[in-house]
Amino acid sequence: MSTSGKSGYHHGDLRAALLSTAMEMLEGGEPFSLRAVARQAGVSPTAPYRHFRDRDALESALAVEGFRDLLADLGGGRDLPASLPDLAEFAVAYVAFALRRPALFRVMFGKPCDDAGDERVKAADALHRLLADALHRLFPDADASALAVAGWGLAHGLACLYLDGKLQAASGEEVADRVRDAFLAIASVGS
Amino acid sequence: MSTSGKSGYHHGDLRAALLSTAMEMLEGGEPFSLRAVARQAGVSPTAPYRHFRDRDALESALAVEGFRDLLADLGGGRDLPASLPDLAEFAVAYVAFALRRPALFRVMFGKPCDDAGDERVKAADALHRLLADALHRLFPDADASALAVAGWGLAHGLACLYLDGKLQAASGEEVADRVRDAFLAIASVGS
DNA sequence: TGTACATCAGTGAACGCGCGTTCACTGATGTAC
DNA sequence: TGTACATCAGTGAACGCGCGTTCACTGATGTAC
Repeated sequence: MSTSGKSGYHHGDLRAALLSTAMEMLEGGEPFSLRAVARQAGVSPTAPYRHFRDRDALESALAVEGFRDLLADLGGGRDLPASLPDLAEFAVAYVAFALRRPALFRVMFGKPCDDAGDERVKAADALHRLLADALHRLFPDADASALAVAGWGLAHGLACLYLDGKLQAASGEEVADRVRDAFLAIASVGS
Repeated sequence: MSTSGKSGYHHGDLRAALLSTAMEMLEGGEPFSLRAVARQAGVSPTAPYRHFRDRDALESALAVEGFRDLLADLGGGRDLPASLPDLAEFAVAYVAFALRRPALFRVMFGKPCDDAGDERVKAADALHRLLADALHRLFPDADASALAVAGWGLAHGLACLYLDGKLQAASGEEVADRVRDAFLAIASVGS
């Protein structure tokens, strides 16, 4: 695992290994726990405490990675959205992320992260800012902040409803279509 | 608890008592478990099994009550929405419900209810239908189904984001204002 | 009206489980002289 | 270059916890004759 491949007692980079193991487990739908992650990483149940203060610290680190990935999905290859349809694709990508990595999505959003200094909070704010910027460019005259909240809310709500089975669709493509339709339908109501 | 006030061994209406106890605990922010509910209801840990197949059955019954209450909040005193601002009030009420009864809201929505025959699913569908009807009345020409999905998604997303602390507000009124603003902002984008 | 009996709705002890966390420890590593 | 020693990063046993669920049981209730 480490660059030098140290064997045995000293791991090399256990912190990173724990994170990636945990991420794989999350992806694989396995329940998340400190002990399980340690077990899977082939290390004693207490070893993670060298690198994470407690269970929540590990979870928080995973969430931060998740936010980074989500931001990359949204902003990555894409230009900033220049039209309403572009914006709808944002929402589609957001929902697709949630459905592709459901357990991670729940870790990112599923509970209040009350800790104000938490990195999670900053990561979530970065997401909010990206949206606000995009919307401000698109609609310079409108209340960009209210729009950003609305756009985020819409994408997030659809993600949750599909994730929790309250809305159902046969395939990923159908989800994408429905999200697009919803986005465009609501935006054309005022006209 | 029962109508006849039978004392001791036979409870009278333990099922209802368990449900209302559980609901109070949920409201009080106490963690939810079969054992804890039984304890709180003053009954042995195994008594609930006379009335609920397992833990999930109790949880499902709570969710159904929650959906009933939410529907009442939305449809109750109110006429069916006759305008866009009316619709925004729907969303405001939805989010207010989530913030007023967060633990219940999580029970209702927090996990996939895969069981197709589940009453929860029906209850959630009733909600969806109410929305679709309202939107169809308001915008007979538009794609009412897509609009209903969008409206639900928006309200639900804002509820989740506030609930999980990803969006923050100082007071319930501020939340209401922001929800209203978001709703109206996104609906005026197309014009 | 009284009695035998079936059914219902509880009890309480026990099971095995996995969890987060603590503690004292020890093997491996790196550094100062 | 070798050695003493401090520090770091693991181990492994143990703690107490609450959970969901099972089991055999028993007290209370209602019904048929």
